[in-house]
Amino acid sequence: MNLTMDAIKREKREQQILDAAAELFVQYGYDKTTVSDIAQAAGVSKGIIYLHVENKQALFEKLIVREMQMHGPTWLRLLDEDPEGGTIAGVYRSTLNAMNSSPFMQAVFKQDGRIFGSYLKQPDNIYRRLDERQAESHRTVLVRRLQEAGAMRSDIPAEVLGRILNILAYGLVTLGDTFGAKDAPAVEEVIEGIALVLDKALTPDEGGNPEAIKQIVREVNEDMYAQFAALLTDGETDKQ
Amino acid sequence: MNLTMDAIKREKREQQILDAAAELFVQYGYDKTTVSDIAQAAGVSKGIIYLHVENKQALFEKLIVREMQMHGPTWLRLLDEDPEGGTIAGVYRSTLNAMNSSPFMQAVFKQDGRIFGSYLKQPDNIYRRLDERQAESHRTVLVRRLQEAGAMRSDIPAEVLGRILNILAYGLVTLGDTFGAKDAPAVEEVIEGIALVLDKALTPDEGGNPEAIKQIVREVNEDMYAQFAALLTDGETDKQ
DNA sequence: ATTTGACTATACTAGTACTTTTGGTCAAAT
DNA sequence: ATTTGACCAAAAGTACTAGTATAGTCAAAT
Repeated sequence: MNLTMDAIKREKREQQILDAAAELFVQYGYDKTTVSDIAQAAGVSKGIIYLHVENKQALFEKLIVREMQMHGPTWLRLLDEDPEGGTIAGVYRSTLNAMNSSPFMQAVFKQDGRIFGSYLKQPDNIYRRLDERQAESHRTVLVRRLQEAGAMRSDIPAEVLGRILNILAYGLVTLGDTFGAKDAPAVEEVIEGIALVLDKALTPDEGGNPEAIKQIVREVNEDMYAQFAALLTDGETDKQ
Repeated sequence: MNLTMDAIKREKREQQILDAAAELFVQYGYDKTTVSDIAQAAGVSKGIIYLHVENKQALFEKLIVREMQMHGPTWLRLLDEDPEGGTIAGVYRSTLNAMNSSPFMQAVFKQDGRIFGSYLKQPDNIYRRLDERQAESHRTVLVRRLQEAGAMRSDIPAEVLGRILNILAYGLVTLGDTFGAKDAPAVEEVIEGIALVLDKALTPDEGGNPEAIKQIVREVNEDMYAQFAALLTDGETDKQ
């Protein structure tokens, strides 16, 4: 009884720490955010942080994994709220919106150098570990599953379509700061445009299959969640 | 008579210099490529270079403009060679292939930090000057023209479509080094995929209009050419 | 008239010594 | 049992110097 209460309290505090860290990392970047800063912002002492994670890098990775795992549920929620949920348009509108839903989430997806600082230079950073672990990008898997279910045109190879979708997702969050900021429309408009384009381009001639699509998205989501979870446990990021 | 001969010779030598410079810049980057290196590779003395351009920066910009201007003709040539030249697929296949046709051209489009070195940090670099000059991206202009001619679906605003096309072009040359290199298909395949997707998504229901499309591409091309030319003349990059 | 390449002022790089910051620990307080 | 925050080693930053490389010039050669 008391033991579970403690576990709940501990979990709550961990989230506090991660929340504080997320805000500071977004504002100041990995290098300029000190562990003391995070402790202070979270309202705990520095020692506490080291009861939760082994070191600063592990804290950062835990945050990345949390955000990646949060992406799945956010995606599903947006998909359910979307009246066109079971269409290709609905699927992509919701992923892209999910990806765009928090500054740190965006940083995670675009691996923003300003925020990731020197972390990405480390040879064993989490993205490389993820890359080794997964044979294919999640988007490629999703595309293949949809093609197999007859819910997406299949005259273009899944790897190619997967890559195009990656380019669109990546470009959406990246291109902004890079160039052509002048006549740039709002992200929401661009997301809507991408959804329309993909819907028209990828829905098979026979028409869609709303329930099959939703089901596949749910399954792919679960796979993603499991992969990220595995990344944490075998990376030995957790303490105690 | 002799005067024009000299002009021709001079032009030929300038191209030699630019060719040598392009190769070296791609290999070593802006900062590590010395003017002496370029002179040696071009088979002329250093002094000669300063008869053609005012300084190293001007040489680099002349090269950028040359590559940007070369993009137009390459695009048109590929468009003519493409059996589906007058379709949306043909248009994008050819631009993307043109963009992908030389390492320096790619660097120009993606503003590769490795190659551009400290140049991009200069507050009056050519991209910012171009940005001030042009009200809209060229792709947005092309889209609007095509929409007006009824050769492209027009229920998505031209600025939004323009941006999506920019994202695709940018991501195509950029994403490669960034991540997910594992199951990445060949660029040519991705280009083909993008062409198919856009063709299906953007061709209006009434069907295309091959001749109108080709004509519009030619016109937009001319505008681009003129803009880059203006960039050189008013930038006073040329000598004598 | 052209072309060259030695020359120079300047900017960059490398090395060094010194100062400050910060990740991580742990004895002491609660 | 928890939690703290002063403390320390190690790393990052700063300031300065000396040495090197290079953009750009121009007197001399062709």
